[in-house]
Amino acid sequence: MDALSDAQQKLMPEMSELLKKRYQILQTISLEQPIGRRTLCEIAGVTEREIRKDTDLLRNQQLIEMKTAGMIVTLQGLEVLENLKGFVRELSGLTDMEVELQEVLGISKIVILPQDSDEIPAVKSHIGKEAARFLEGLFGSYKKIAVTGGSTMAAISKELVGSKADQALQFIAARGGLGEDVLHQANTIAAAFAEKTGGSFKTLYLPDHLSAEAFAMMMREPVIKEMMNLYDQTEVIVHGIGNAKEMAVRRHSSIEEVEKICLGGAVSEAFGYYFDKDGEIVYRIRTAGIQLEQVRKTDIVLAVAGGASKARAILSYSKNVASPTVLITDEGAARKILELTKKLEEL
Amino acid sequence: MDALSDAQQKLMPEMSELLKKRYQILQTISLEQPIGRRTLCEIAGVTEREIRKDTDLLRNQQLIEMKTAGMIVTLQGLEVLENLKGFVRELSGLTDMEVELQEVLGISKIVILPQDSDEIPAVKSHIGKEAARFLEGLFGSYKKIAVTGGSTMAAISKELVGSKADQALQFIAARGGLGEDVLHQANTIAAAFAEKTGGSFKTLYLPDHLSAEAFAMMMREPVIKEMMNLYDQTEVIVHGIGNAKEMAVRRHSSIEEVEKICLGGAVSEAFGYYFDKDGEIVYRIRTAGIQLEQVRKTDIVLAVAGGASKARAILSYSKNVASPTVLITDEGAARKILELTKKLEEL
DNA sequence: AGTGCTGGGACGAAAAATGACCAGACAGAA
DNA sequence: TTCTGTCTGGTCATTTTTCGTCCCAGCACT
Repeated sequence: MDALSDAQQKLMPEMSELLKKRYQILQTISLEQPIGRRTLCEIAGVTEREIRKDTDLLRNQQLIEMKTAGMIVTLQGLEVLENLKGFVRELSGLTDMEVELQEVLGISKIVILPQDSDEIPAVKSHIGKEAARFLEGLFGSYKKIAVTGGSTMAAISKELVGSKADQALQFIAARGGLGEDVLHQANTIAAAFAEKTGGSFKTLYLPDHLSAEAFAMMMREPVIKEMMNLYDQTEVIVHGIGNAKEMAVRRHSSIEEVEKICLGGAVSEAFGYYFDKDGEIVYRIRTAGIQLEQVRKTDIVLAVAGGASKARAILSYSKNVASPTVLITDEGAARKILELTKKLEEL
Repeated sequence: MDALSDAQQKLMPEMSELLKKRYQILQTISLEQPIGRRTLCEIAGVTEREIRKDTDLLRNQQLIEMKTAGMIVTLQGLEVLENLKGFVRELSGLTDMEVELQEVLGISKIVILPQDSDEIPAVKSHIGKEAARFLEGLFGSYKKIAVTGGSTMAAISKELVGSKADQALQFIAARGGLGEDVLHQANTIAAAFAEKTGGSFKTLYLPDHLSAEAFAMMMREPVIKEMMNLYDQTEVIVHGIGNAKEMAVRRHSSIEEVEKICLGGAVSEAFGYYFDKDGEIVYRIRTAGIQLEQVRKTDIVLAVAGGASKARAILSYSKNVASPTVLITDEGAARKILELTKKLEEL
């Protein structure tokens, strides 16, 4: 923070919150445009009148335009958004927090986005956008990218922008169905990524909960073997992080599974593995998919997860042997993680 | 203005006025400290409650302290003031206006201070402070400095700070009494300058309105001759600019004088000379003092005058043959000057 | 043609800003 | 010493602004 901004804040402490609020609104519009007031209110979690005051102002400033279809940001608005990006991060103290988190989690690169996706759904889009931008930056050097499922991954795919199609890109579904909704399955996500970027994709269709024999047999199938081969060549893996119990429930796991997971003290889940608070593997779903050892060997492990409710899971997962190299999260999760570690230190 | 500040203003247009207001208050406190709320209100020309809201905030921000004797600025406050100085100027568009004025008036260096000293008396102190700082910067290279009288000059002397006494400095009263109040006479001002800076001073005591014979005789006196000699060696002259009619009245000029001045179309006055709108000499008081030719030869002519009411005078004076090299004025005067010249162009 | 959005308008209620006043405290003068 | 003036901090009715909540006409997509 430079001396000027610092002095500005001394003289106008109310500026900080105001700027952050308006920035958020503008950013949300830019992400969801065209969008109406009501929808915007729901997303931002504030009343209509409050939003209206700010959108009226933004319109007067010619940062957004009101069309019959909804509000859209102008070129000027985009420019403002771009110019203020770093400043808002500084204001929220996110830059400082990133450094702190890097030490706590032992992850070399961390990006924290403002606010909490638990409270404000739109933040999920912001996270997705940031992850998408980061990924796009990798496309030049890396072509074989494994992706998992989940709503977070879906958010990323939405924000990918196919500025220049790259046929060499290959998106590999890191797991089979894993019992998720079709829209959030790794297969669907891989397809979405490929469509947005002009690349190709490889899917893995395998039912969950196979018997040991059936599983062993499937693993000998050529298509499956080919996938396993691809996993070995994976350069980048992008994945979400889940809360162990939530995931177990969502996947309709059997009673024995849930018991194993719970009794084992599982906290986090990623690509079918369940980890306890120390990052030790508690359980893994018996289905084909990328192996932890393969993850370990990939150049870049991009973990994406936000919301205070994911804090424990992130903390747990970041301790596992295949600790991610990059983490994109939000303020809510970051604050909670730091709070948790501080409490731990006090004990 | 950098992109960041620009974007900030787009997003928070109300910030601009707010910042300027608080900056002004803080600056005024710093100049008049210790100062009470009531006094501050009078100076700033706003109601007590309004001031109070801001001073409460400034106190909470620890930029000022409330003592029983009044409010004083803290070290942090001074720092903020310093850091925000340039920004406030930018905000007020003063930087742009300075460039414009430089072209219009043909003066190489112009400094415009915020607000209008006609409306807010404290602005006179700001002008004085700026002039004092500028002068102090010259003390290293220039030692022989001529000063005139007037309230503006008095304001400068108040703001001079004797950080390091310099015995080599010599302040020369540019004129005799010229019928002003004692406190605002050139002699008094020269003494005040000398006292503040640790230098010496030379006064010129000569009654005004001498007959032609008496004047000629006086000019042959050694003390007077010595002064005339000093004027030849003057390196810097600091002076105010007056409105011709006001000055004529204030000096209790004779009826013939006033007639000459008025009929001649005099607009401005400086060191006893009266100039018309084109900068031509209309009349000069017959008393010893620095001559226009001598002013012309000085290295630096620092003219100081503020307030919209002085606009015409400044415009007139800046056209004379000994046009100043530096002008320190305020926003009120600057705006009025530009407005006047624009009207002139339209005709 | 219908339906579900959109922005804009309106209006009472609530909150904040404002203006005006007073009490107690301290500083400096007499 | 006392006295006087100015300072801050507090209070409170009044006004102004803001807020929450509806409703409406119109466009877009189906």
